[in-house]
Amino acid sequence: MATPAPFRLYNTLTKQTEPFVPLQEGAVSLYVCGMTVYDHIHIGHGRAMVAFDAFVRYLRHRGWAVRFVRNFTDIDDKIIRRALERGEEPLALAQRYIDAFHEDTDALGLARPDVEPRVSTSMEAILHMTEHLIAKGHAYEADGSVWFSVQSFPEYGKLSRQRVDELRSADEESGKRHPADFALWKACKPGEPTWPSPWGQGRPGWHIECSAMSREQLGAQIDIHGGGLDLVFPHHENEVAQSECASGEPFARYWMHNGLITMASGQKMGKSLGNVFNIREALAVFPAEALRLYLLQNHYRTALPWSETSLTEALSMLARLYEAKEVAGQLAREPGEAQESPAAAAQALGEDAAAALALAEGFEARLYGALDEDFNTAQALALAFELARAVNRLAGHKRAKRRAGPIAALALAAFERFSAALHLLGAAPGEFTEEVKRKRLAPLGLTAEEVEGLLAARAAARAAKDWAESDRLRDLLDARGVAVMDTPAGAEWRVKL
RNA sequence: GGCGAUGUGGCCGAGAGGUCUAAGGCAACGGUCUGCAAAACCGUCUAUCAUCGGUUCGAAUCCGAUCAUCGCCUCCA
Repeated sequence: MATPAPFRLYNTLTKQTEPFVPLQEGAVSLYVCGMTVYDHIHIGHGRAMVAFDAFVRYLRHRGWAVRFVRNFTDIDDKIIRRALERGEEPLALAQRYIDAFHEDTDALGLARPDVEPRVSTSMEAILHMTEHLIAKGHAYEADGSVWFSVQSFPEYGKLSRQRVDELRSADEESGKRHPADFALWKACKPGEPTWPSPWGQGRPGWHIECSAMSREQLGAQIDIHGGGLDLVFPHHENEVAQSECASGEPFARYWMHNGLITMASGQKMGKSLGNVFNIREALAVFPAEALRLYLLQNHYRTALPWSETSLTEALSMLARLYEAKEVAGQLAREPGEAQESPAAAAQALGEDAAAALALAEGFEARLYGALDEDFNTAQALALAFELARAVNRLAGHKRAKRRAGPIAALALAAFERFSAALHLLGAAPGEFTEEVKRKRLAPLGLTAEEVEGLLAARAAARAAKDWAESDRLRDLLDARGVAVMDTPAGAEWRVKL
């Protein structure tokens, strides 16, 4: 395998974009905080999932051996509460939502992580780390619970730049020595699932799981730890404290945080705010790629606004790219002048062709340049659109069919490079428009058969040059959201965006 | 109260101090195409880069202040 390509990454720990230096040559160990599984995933989760999926795929594309771990939190207050409401076993409820999660992320086209550890099956590692922290004097037991002592770790706060004494104190809980101390192990309460421990029956606290599972799967030190920006404090801060106190060495070298989805009001989308839009609902009426494009169109660290039209806009964008790619493919397949070099073709066709050639040839370097600099997918996308316009212009040339082939072939290769890097735009020609038709028709309350039936009637009217009837049928379809396009080969249709 | 982030055209949004009179997208408008359309394509427009001050030969980019918005400090991707 070729030497992996270097890249730079913004590190929350240092607040700087830094060259990535791996612990092990050619390898990247990545731990991303996953879901607490008590509900379906929404667009906000989708952003984190897609951002890291694209990131991992890109690193692999560039030659890195990535080991990607993402956990499930399947023991937690909210799971227990919801299970209680529904009269279900908490772990059974969690399992249902893990299954739903897999259905949704598979449908979204995400690659599964190498390992997806769960709290309920990582108990040994959690207990082990907790005991170790007590032994080293960083944690203490009180009434069957175990607390981490933030004052035992002078560097506490270094990730989020919080100072322990400046924090707003949360509810006082019994047994804590300092308000900022947090639970590693919670003594059992009636009706909750429990596990045996040296301190009696109980269950793990929230933060310890990620430290324990990360250590178990990837070792004491990892390259990159990822998650949503809203996890920086306290979750990731606490992970740093636990992991570094336990091992005595630095935990994650790079902390990578994705920005949140925000509503028109500017507020974030969040389960607790009740303003979520589920991935499942979105995928029922939009192709997965439209979501992926929407979620990758901004830089991963900035807030991404959500609106009613976000996905239709993404769909428009995607359609434009797919069409340009298809144009490039068609041109590339034209017989044209035999064996002409791209440069000769550009020479013959003039300025637009030369511009297209230059773009196609420089595409890869610019694409990698954008993505290697803190994974700037927004910039990468802009390149694809520039290429699209250049291809369309090229195709508009009078002699394009005869001579643009060699240039179009390079453009097509550039599009394919883009697909390989970001896992976008990879569907076969026509596949995408079919999926759009299928999914967009449903919310209109129409079936393909109905549309085809009306079009057949219209074709008859057109054959008789009955323009009034033809237009009436077209207007009818138009009013219901279907655009009709007459082509030399007959009428085609698509769902209006 | 503490910590942090952001403020670029109608909207979204990228911008490693000079090539930025600012990429790209969406929308709008004009043209090509068409029986007329639609779709598609091509083209066009709108930016004193929040405000004020400073550093610099030179700033959207660095510094300071102000204003505004948002996130975290309780569960949260």
